[in-house]
Amino acid sequence: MSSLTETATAGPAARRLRQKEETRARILDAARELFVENGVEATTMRAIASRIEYTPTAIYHHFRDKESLLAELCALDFRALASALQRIGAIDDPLERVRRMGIAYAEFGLKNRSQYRFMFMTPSGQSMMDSNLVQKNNPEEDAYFFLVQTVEEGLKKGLFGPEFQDEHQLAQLFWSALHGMVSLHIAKCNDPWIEWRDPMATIRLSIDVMIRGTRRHHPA
Amino acid sequence: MSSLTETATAGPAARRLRQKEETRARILDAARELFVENGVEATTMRAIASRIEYTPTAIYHHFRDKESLLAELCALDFRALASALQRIGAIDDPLERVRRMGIAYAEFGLKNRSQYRFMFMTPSGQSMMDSNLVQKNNPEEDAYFFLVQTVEEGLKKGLFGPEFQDEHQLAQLFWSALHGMVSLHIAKCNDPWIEWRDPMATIRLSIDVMIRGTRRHHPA
DNA sequence: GGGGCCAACTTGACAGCGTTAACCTAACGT
DNA sequence: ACGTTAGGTTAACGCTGTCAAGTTGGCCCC
Repeated sequence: MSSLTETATAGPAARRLRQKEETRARILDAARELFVENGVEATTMRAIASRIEYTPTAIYHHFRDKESLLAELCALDFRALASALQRIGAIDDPLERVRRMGIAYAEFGLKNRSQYRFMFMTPSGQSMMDSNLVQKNNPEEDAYFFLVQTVEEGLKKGLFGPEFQDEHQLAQLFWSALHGMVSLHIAKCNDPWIEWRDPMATIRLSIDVMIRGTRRHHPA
Repeated sequence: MSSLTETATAGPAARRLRQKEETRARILDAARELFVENGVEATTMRAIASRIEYTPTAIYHHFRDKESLLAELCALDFRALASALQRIGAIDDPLERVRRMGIAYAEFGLKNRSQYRFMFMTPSGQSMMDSNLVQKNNPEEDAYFFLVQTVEEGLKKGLFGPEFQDEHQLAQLFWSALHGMVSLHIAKCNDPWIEWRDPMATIRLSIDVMIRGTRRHHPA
C-alpha cells in the first residue's frame, strides 16, 4: 500500500495539497456569500479576502482573476441545478417531465437570483464549461443537455407536432420561455412600470401553453 | 407677439437654454456611440467627455450620475421601440398583430444589443419611467402597455381560451417568451456550450407556439 | 541535519474608475 | 457698471482589479 511511487494521499506533500484545496474552497465560500448578499459587481476582491482574513493578492494564487473565480462558482451552481433537475428524471411521460423540470428550473432561478444573473444574464467571455467542472453532454451535470435528451425522447415517441423535428430548437424554445420569465422578474421585479403577476403562477401557465402549442393534435 | 412676459423663445436667455440643451444632446450622442461600440460597463465618463472635448466633470452639470445618463438614453431607445411597434398597430386581427409585434420586438433587440441589455437585462435601481421621457400607459411610448392593449382586444373578441382572463398575465406570457430568446442569445450566443439555432427562426416558431397554446379551440 | 528551494502569502504600488469640492470666467439681469 | 450665476475646469478622494517584488516557513535531498 505505502509504496514509494504511490500518488500521495498521505504525507506532508499531500497535506500541503489538501491545505491549498481548503483555502481555495474557503475563498469560494466567502465569495459565494458576499456574492449572494450584495450581488456580483458589489463583491470586491478585497471584501472576499478580508472575510477569510487574507490579503487580496492571495486570491490570485488560486484564481487567475475575478471572472475566473466567479465562473467557477457559477459552474458549481450549475451542477447543483443539473442534479436538482436530475431528480425529476424518474418521471415516465417526457412532457410531464418537461413540466416538472421547468417548474424546478424556475424555482431555482428565483431562489438564487445572484447566481442566476451571473449564469445566464451576463455575457461572460469564457464559458462555464471550460473550467472542466461541468462536463458538457453529461446529463448529470449539463442541465441543458438533460433537457435536450428529454425533448428528444418526446420526439421519438411522436408526442410533438410534425413541424418540430429539431431537438435543440425545441429545447431552446422551452428553455427561453422559462428564462424569459425568470430573468425579467429578476431584473425588473421592483420596477413599478409593470404590474407583475405572481411569477410561479405565470410560469406554470407558460409551460402549459408551450406544451399545448407543441404537442401533436389528437387524431380524434 | 413680442410681449415682455412671453415664455422666451428668443433672446439671450433662450439662446443659453438652447445651448445647454445642445451640449446635453451631444453628451447623450457621444454616450450612445461608445455605449453601442463597447457596451455599458466599458463606457467611462472620461471617454464620453473626451469624445466631445469636455472634462468629465462637465457631464455632472447635465446629469446626476452615470446611471441617470444611461437611463435617459435607455428611455429614448424605449420610445423608439414603442413607435416601431406602433407602426404595426394598423393590423386588424389582434393575434396577427401580436405575431408581427413579437417579430419586430425581437429584431429590435437583436439589432440593438447593448441598449437591450441595459433596458431589460440589468437591474437598475431607478425605472426608465421616472425620467418623464416615457409616459407610462401611453401606447405610443410605452411598448408594454401597447402589448397589453392588443392582448385585451383579443380577450374581448374571445380569441383566447377560457383559462386566460388577465390581460397582464397574458402579455407577460408573450413578452417573456420573446425576451427569453433575445436575452439568452445576447448573453450566450458565443458560448460553444449551446448549439444555437437561427434565433429569428426559433422566435417565429415560438410566437406561433404561444398563439396556438393560448388560442381558444375551434368549436368545430 | 543543514543548505537550497519552492510555494503560499504579504507589502506596496499602479492605473483607471465614478464622483466631488473649490475655483475660474464670461455672460446675464438690473 | 456691478453683483450673480451658469457652465466649465483643476485637482483630488476613495474605490476598484491587478501585479512585481519581497518575505517566510516548511519540504526535499545530500
